[in-house]
Amino acid sequence: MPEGHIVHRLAGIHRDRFGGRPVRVSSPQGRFSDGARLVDGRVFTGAEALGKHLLHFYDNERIVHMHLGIYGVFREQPVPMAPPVGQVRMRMVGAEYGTDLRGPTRCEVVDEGDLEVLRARIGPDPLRADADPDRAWTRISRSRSAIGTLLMDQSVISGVGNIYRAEVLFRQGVDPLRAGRDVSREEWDRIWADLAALMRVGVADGGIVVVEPEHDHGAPAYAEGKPRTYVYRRAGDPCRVCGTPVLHRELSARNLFWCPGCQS
DNA sequence: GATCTATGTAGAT
DNA sequence: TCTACCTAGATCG
Repeated sequence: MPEGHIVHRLAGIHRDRFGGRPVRVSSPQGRFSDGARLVDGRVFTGAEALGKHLLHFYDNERIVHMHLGIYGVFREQPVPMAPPVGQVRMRMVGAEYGTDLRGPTRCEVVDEGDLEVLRARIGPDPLRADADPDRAWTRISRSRSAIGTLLMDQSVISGVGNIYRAEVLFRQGVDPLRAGRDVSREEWDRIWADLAALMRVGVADGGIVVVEPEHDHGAPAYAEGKPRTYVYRRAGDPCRVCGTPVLHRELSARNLFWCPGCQS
């Protein structure tokens, strides 16, 4: 269940597992059979994440474009792989490892031209070195929409999901319902920098942990239940910083959480 | 074991 | 605004 950090992590894993060698690609479920045929047996030349989009490059200029949506998941195993069970959209088999992709919202073969369209359509990704935060600022500083909505809009900024949205606004003290044009340039710079830092931790850890040590009230280590979020899914619980009950409402059909004491 | 819920998006209505 | 996608962790009993 991925935000951008998981997709960047997957790109790295796939480069390690499959890079520079031929890969067998198939679609046991059948829904990706035509696409799989276009890249089956070709050399895997690289993997990249663009926001929440995952791209696999092959040596015949073909690119597999995937989006995991809310259900999508990769599961790998050493070769020889066990026979596929259930709805496996794409199976990749490399020299030492193979992986099964299930439940993606998108899995298709595209070309470089299609990628240009995608790059133009999505906003800057805080996890990418080539990201330009000014592109997002241009949209935000002119928008009457809530900053909480804008951070989830992949055409404004890409890779941020519901948890990072809630947590970064808490950490920076910004009310998610405030209009984008009422966010100052300084606040935006802090939001962007914090997102980049938090999401890099997420890539390294494979999970979202944003609570500073001084706010976990001596809770045991991460594996034993140390708190990972300040406000996400904590409706009604006391804020870890000021004790005010955390609020919850739906915004654009998504769950929004914030602390009215710390965010204004 | 059954049921509920969700870190997302596209396309239909 | 609704539905498809069809997984998996949390919660219920």
